[in-house]
Amino acid sequence: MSDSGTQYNPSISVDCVVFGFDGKNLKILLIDQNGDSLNNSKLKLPGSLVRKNRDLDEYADLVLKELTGLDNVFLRQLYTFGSADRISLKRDREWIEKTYSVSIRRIVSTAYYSLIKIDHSNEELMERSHNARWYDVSSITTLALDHYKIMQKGLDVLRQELRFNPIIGFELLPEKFSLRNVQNIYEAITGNKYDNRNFRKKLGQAKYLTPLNEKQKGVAHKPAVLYSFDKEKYFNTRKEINLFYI
Amino acid sequence: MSDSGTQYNPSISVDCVVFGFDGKNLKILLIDQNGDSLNNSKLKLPGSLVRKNRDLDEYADLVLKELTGLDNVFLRQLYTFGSADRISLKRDREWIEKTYSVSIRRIVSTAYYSLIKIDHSNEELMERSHNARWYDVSSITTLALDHYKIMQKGLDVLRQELRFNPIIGFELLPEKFSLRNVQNIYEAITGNKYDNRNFRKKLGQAKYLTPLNEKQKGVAHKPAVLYSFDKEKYFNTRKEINLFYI
DNA sequence: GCAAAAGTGTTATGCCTACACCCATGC
DNA sequence: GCATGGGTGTAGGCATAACACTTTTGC
Repeated sequence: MSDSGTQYNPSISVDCVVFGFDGKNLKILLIDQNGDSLNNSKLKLPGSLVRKNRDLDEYADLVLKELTGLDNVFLRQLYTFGSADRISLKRDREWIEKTYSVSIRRIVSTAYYSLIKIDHSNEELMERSHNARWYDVSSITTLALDHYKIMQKGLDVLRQELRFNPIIGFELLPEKFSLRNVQNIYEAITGNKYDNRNFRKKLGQAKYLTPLNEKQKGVAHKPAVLYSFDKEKYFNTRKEINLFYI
Repeated sequence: MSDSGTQYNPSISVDCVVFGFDGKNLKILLIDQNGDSLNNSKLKLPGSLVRKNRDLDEYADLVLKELTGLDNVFLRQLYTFGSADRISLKRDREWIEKTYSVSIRRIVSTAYYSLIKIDHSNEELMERSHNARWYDVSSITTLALDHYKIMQKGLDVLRQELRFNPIIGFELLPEKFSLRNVQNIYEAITGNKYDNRNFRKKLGQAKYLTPLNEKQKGVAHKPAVLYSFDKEKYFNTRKEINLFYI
């Protein structure tokens, strides 16, 4: 049959929506498409064509590892973008063919999202070798290819996940954080504002937050007590939630 | 470079987890792999290799349309299964190559889930031309390839979705249904039992359920009032839910 | 001392949970 | 008349939502 055979298979890529948090705002890690800041250069998600016989998950891991130098980061599959016309612009197609030295017919992309504790130790690596930088999610209005749509999907899923899996929030926080940081994360992800007293009351129920004998330093206001997140207690004390809505 | 070029692209398939409901139990639509019931024949999900330059979503639609004769069914992407070794058995590989007359290196499969109102009018079509039949989800313990894993993922997602999107439940119900049918769906999907009075109280808040001037007939007990689901009211009266758990 | 963010309690409301009996129908 | 599932109300406890002032620090 004429349309059979491997030669008609679409190309596959993985793209990663990498979220971070700076204590106030939700951030996303983006790459300058042309390695410069020319007028027509656009920002894109980190990603790669899949050209080896590997697990997609593993490939996404590789992309991240190469980009950030980090291992064992939180990484989950998001969605697969498989429209036939998702690479509709000639310049996008040409950019891909030039970058990967391949000729492509069509690309199906499996997107992943990752949560990273922003740590300035690896920022230099990212910026020097990948032109990758953190951007405020709220400042992004357009990206290369269909990456804006992918980012939006990442935000949606993040929001949904956070409802039942607070661990999502703590994956983004550093080892030591204040309760205000937690509230900021929830507000940044959900887009809601929460009453400060009620929010802290709710956090008070959580058995997995350990107050440290340590406070913020050098701030021009009452310093906040710092807490750490106890993963073990989290998994042991959390009870199944069976609520639903009509 | 030696591993570049389209000839190294993996094959892509779509597989559909098709759920139905018979008023009591959650059902899944499965196909007999060899069109017979030989000893070593296994059940599999309906699906197909993607061999045309089409949207994945559209392809999944096609698979369902061909299978059930139905258009416009509820269909959503579930997850993409991309392990390098997901088709590890020789007999599975041989079955695929024989069925599609292709030689494959590796298959990435994007799974979809679909919700169908079981209607006996199309059952004959399914059974005659596709060896497809409804099975109790709870009776399935093994499937061909990695399809059991895919089914489990479908169940997980169904369960999560149902929490905030009750429409999931009504997609599975026929035009007219009793409140008990609704409760049965919730119990079948979540695996919980609900107090009958409390459940009905909760349903009572829903503005999108319209009681009909019609009752069950021919049942050996007090006949239940039948209701219909008002999609328009559903989308107009439902309020955003901002709850989350710690 | 003043600016800036941390931290703290009470009350009203609504939702969830637990629980037991009568009703309408077919056979 | 009996078996079967449909249909109904109340009370206690718990989580949410609304709301304002004091505390601690750097400058």
